[in-house]
Amino acid sequence: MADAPDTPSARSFRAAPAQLDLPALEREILGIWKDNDAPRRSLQWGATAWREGKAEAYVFFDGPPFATGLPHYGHILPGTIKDIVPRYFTMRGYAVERRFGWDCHGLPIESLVQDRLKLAGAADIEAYGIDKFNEACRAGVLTYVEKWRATVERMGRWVDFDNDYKTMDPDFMESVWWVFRRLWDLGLVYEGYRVQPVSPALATPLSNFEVAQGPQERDPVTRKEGHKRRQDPSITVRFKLVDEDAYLWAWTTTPWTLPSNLALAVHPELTYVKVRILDTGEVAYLEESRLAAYQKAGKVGEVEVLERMPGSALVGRRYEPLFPYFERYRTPQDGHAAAFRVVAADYVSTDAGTGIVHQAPAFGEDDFEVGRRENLPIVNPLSLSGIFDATVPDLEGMFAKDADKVIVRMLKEQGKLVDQDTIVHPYPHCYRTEQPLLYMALSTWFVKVEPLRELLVENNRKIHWVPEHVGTGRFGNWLAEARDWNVARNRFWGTPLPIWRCDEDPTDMVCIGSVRELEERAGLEPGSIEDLHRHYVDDITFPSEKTPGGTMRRVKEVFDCWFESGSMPYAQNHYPFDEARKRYVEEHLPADFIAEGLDQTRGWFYTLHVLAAALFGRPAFKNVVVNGLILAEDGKKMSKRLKNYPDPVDVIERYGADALRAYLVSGPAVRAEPMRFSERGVRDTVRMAILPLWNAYRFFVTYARADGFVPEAADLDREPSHPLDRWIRSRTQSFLSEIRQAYESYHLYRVVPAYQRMCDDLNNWYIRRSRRRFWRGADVADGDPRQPFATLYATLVTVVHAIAPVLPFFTEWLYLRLLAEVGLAGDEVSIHERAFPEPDAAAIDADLERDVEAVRRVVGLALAAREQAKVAVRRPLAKMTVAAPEPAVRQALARFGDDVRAEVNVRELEVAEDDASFVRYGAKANFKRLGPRLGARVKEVAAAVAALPPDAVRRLLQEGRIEVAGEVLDRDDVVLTREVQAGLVAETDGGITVVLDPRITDDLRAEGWTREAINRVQNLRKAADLEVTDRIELRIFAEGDLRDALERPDLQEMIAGETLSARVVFADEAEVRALSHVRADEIDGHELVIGLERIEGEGAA
RNA sequence: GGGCGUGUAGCUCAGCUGGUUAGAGCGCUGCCCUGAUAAGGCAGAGGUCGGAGGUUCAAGUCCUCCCACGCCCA
Repeated sequence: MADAPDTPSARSFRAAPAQLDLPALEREILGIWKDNDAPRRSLQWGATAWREGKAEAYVFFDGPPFATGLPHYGHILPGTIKDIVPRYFTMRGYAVERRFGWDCHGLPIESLVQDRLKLAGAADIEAYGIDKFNEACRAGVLTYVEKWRATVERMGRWVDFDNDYKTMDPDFMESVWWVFRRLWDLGLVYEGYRVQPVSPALATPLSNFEVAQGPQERDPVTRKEGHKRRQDPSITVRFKLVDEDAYLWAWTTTPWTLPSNLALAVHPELTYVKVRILDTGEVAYLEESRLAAYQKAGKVGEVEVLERMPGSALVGRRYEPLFPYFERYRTPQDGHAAAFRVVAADYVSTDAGTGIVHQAPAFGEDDFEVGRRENLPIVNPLSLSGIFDATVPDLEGMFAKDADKVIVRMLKEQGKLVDQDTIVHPYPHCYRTEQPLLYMALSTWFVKVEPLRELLVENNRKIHWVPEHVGTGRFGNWLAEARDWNVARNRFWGTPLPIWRCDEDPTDMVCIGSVRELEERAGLEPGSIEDLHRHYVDDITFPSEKTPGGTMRRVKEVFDCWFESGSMPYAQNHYPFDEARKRYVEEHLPADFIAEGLDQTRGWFYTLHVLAAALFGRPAFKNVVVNGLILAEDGKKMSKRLKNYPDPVDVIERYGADALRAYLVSGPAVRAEPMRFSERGVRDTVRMAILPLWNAYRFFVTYARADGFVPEAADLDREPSHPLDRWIRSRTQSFLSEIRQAYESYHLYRVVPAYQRMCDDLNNWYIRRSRRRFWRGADVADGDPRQPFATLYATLVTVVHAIAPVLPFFTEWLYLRLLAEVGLAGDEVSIHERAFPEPDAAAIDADLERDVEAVRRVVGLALAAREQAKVAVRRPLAKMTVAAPEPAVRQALARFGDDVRAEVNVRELEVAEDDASFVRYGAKANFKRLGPRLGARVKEVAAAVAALPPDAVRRLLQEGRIEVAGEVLDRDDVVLTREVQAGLVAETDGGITVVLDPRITDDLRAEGWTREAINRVQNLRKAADLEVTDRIELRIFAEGDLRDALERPDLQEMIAGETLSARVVFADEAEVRALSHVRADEIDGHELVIGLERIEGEGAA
């Protein structure tokens, strides 16, 4: 077979390449996939087979990434998880629809387009034209689509891009309308206020995301990164009490909110004092410790304390409004309670100010909450640009921050200013204009979540979270305290809220649930509305049904994109408008599986969960794998700016996508923990997860070709007789059930380690021990020479299938070579269309597996003993003794003694039950038992136990009890220790003791030299680039004892046999050196020169 | 500021309900083995278990506080 070409007869294996070039291999596979259409076939099958009744559906939802920027490891990891699981369940026979999802709306893309068009704010965009702006956003999204697709496909992910979903598609948007309409009909939608940060320069509210993007700086004192700091006024203002000639001293850093003051807050449990200021005679209320602070700062002089009281005593006291603008709220108005009174608030602190805090419910989250609790009105005289309107005539047209100075001057003139100071504090600024943000309560739309809490918590119990703690901890806690959900944004590029409101009567509203409905109401031709973005629907109006003469106009808001991503189970199927898909949605909610990053706990995971509960009362998914964040190698966030991570494309082209995939799913990130990405880690993964399988494959192919082994279908399912074959077969089946369990419990982090252990057993025991059985012409005394080939072949085939979901390229390549090219593949063109192997319980022999484990332990101990004796393994020893009280170990040795002798290179193996002559027994206290029984005495007894002489320990073992330090102990009260007796070459561990006889006889030395010589020849063969089957002529130059040894007929025959030498000639140095490959060497001080020459043609076998 | 998570060898992580001398893999160093090997084996160096208190006969493990990092929320 040595002359077999690379394209042999139909049924034999192709030669393995000398070098493994993974990126090239992957490109080759990508080309094959392109030609044979395997990915699309698989995806199509997943999308249709359930409908045709060919397979049960396994439902996967793809979480949409924002279609801005290019994919990085933070997408590649979840992308890999989202490929492995569907691939596995496809192999298990399910129809898995895998549609890619795009999140097209939202601020990231708007921001990008704004930058490009140099549009500063909402007004700019409106002036530019919402239509042009939105179309620019749409085009912007699409530019990323192709780039994403290239990377995702290069990673080997099979996901349907042609049948994807985009949140900007009209069908998708229409379903979002339907979802909202359902909520509306269920009475879950209401209009309310929410305090939002507003950029006055942009005249737009900002998302938290944008706020976080604002300018940051490090606090010089705390060294913490935070908002950029700014200097603001810090003023103390006196409010006159209605029923007493005294003042409440209140504090604020936002004078511009004082015209909107409606209450003053005190902490109910802090102590407040009423004092007379001696130099002015004023009577004032403020918190006790703050008074002291004001005095210390020189803001207040000597005082006379008139009264002390808890804050709660002040609650309800009424005061005169500071300004007249909103005086009418002194009495209840529009269903609100009366304003201008003292209220309680726990957030009031004594860190700064007076302990009495000015409240303007329209500004600031805390104020808003207090106002809501106290049923105060929302008074906001500012526009989104921060300009005062006519309700505050003195400040009309003035910008809020500019009004600070004016207000302070007015207060000073009116004698209402107690103190004026400044404060430097971190304050959020606009990420675009760097101007300070204003917080104000804005009208928006909410979905009620609070009434659903119980259902949400209940449904969450049905979800299998990986890792578990995310579900019970972070997500569970969040659900238990779920607040109503603000679903609207004052933006442009998004699904418009389908609420039309009457311009005459704001309470007259309709919610539109479909395009058809809107067309009907507006009297438009069916099909005339082509798109649902703002520039298509904002101008659509229709007369009110309720209010005569009123016109219905759409409210301005669009949906928060989270609402859209939470709607994807329905919207991706155009539910309920697409009749064909309707049943799929209804029958397949919850989905079987989703995966995303930990940051989605309160994002996508939550919105999916809420909407599924509200609409169908069900959970949205059954299993969820949560991945942690991928950090750069330095432990910091990956940052494009800092370039602290390698480009994913480079990494893929250097090590291959398979390696990257295996690396990512073996790390902490698949357990939702942060993972530091290291290129070195990817490289190591090649060595640890791919090369072992490659080596096994290469070994197999080399010898299968050399031996002319041609597999038959029956070889995949044979019951072998040889113990090693039976062992690896059993081990393979155990591995299969282990890895299947890992996949099915979604514990992906267990998959690669299980596979690596399997490869280790295969390479480092099965192949290593079976090597000779694969040599052509070797005596196979133990039966069918095909047996080892068939066994190894079946094992490789199984392992390749088992790891295919993780390593889609490499396994495909192996599949083609191991099965397809030899005609054993059946109909499937790709391994990913094949069934995942079923573990065969009948093939598992637990005793056998345990025996091999024991034998490998013995070998390990023996090799350690050799190391200790400094005797190389090539040098045979006469005898080793294994003492093991455990019968199972002795049984294992009886079964595999030959393997042990061969591995350790000893001629005789003696097995003993009694290890007393090799080890010294000692004992240690078993604290777990003795601790609870003896309490503090345990130390004393433990010391006595440790001091027991060996014979006392033996006595304890024989008699079962012993008295130590006044305590009667039984066998279980101590832990036995063994120590090798002095003077022996031995190792002991876990009840097994291995003793070597290190004495070397002349005969042993001669064989050792022979093996040394053989080793030199083999190295030379390899250096000469010979095939393992090439025959050689061997010449040896040696003198004296060495020559005598090597010339011994039995040893010379051994050399010839091991090195495939047709002739072995002992010659003088010059003759040896005449051959084409020569090496001079030295063994134990004896000179040795070997030369060899390949013999052309097939030598005698 | 709050919730959740993380912190154990140079790196990635185990360490069960508290129990003996804190382990594994990788990396490093040395030696060895090789008729597949970019492999493999044996050994060695390497640890204040983030810090400080506390509970206990006994703490990496339980409690309290603090520090650092991450995600989310404010």
